[in-house]
Amino acid sequence: MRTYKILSDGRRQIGGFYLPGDIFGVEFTDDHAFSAEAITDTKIVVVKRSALIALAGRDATIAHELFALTGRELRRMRERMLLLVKSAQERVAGFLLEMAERAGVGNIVELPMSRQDIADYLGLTIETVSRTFTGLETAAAIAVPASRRIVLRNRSALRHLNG
Amino acid sequence: MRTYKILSDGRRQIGGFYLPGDIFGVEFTDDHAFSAEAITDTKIVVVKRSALIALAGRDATIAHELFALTGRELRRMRERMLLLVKSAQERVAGFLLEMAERAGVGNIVELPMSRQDIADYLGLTIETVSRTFTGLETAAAIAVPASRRIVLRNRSALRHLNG
DNA sequence: CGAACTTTTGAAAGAGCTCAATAGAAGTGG
DNA sequence: CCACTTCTATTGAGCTCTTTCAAAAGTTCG
Repeated sequence: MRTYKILSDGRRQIGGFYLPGDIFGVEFTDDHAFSAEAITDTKIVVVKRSALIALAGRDATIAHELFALTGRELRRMRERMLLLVKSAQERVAGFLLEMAERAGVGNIVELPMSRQDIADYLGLTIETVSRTFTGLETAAAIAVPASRRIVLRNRSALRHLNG
Repeated sequence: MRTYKILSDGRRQIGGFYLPGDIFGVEFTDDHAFSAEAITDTKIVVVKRSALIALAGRDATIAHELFALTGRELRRMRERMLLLVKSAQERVAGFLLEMAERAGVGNIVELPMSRQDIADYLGLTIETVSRTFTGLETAAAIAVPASRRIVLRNRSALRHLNG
C-alpha cells in the first residue's frame, strides 16, 4: 500500500509504503491528510477508530500497544524528516536501507513500487532517482539485475552515504 | 524551546520549536532521537513517562487526551514533511504562517529563534533564509522592521506560495 | 567606542530539475 | 513467435535554484 497526498500544484507526495503485516492510518484526529492505494493485490483489515479507542479504554494492554504503535509511527516520521533534508544520494541510500530492513531477503530487495513512487516518496524527480541508482551501481554499492530488484553489495557504503 | 539533532556530518537538524504552553517530548519508545534546548528563559514541567502511562491506564480521560496529543504531533510532523519537499520560498512562507498561527499577535510575529535556527528547521542555509525573507519583503508579502519581528502584509500571497 | 555576534548581500559553483530522446519490459492480437 | 502498442526506466543537455565562500552591514553588550 501507499499513502499519498496531491499537492495544490499537482505534485504527489507519498506519505509512506506499507508492507504485509504493517498497520497504517491510525489517526486520532478528524483530518484525513492522506489517501491510501494498493499497489499490489492486498487484503486489508479495517478497524473503526471509535471501536479501537473504546477498546483501549477498557483494556490497558491494548492501550499500551496503541501507544507503542503511535510511538513507532512518530519515530518513523522523524527519520523520514531527517531523510528529506539530505542530498539525493543520501535519500536514496536511506530508502534502500529502510526497504532492506523491512522487506529484504538477505541482500536482495524486491521493490514493489515504481521509480515514480520512490521519487514522490523522497521528494525527488524520477530522473534523479534513476540517475542515483545508476550512480550507486557504478560505485559498486548496489546491483540492479532488474529494475525493481536491488542487490545491496556494500551496506556500509550505503550507510555512510545515508549520513 | 527547540529540539534538535546533530547529524553525523555536523549539520544540525531542528525537530521543532515549542512555545509557552506547548507539550513536547511525549515519547513511548526508548530511543531519544532529539535533544532539547531553551532559547529564552523557560519554565519546564517534567512528567515521567511511566507515570504518565500509568495514569492513562487508570484514567480514560487522560488516555484520551494523550491520544489526541500524539495525534496532533503526528499531524504536525506530516505537515512538516510536506514542507520539506518544497522550494525555499514555500518553506519560509509555510514557516511564517505556522509561527503566525501559533504565536502571532494580529499580523505581527515575534520570532524567538535566530536565522540559523530557522535554516536548520527548514533544511536550508542561513543565507537562503535571509535572501528569501528579503525576497518576500520586496514582493510586499511581509515587512521586517527588525530582524526578528515580521509583519505579515499579505497572507493570501504567503498561503499561495505555501502551495 | 570597540569586540563579538547576527544578518544581509554578492559572485561563483554545484545539485537537482526540466525537457527531450532513447531503451527496455510487458502485454495484445495476428 | 513476432510485430505493435503502451508503460516504465534510463540517459543527455541546458537551465534554475540553492549552496558555498567571502565580505559588508547591522546589533548587542562590555
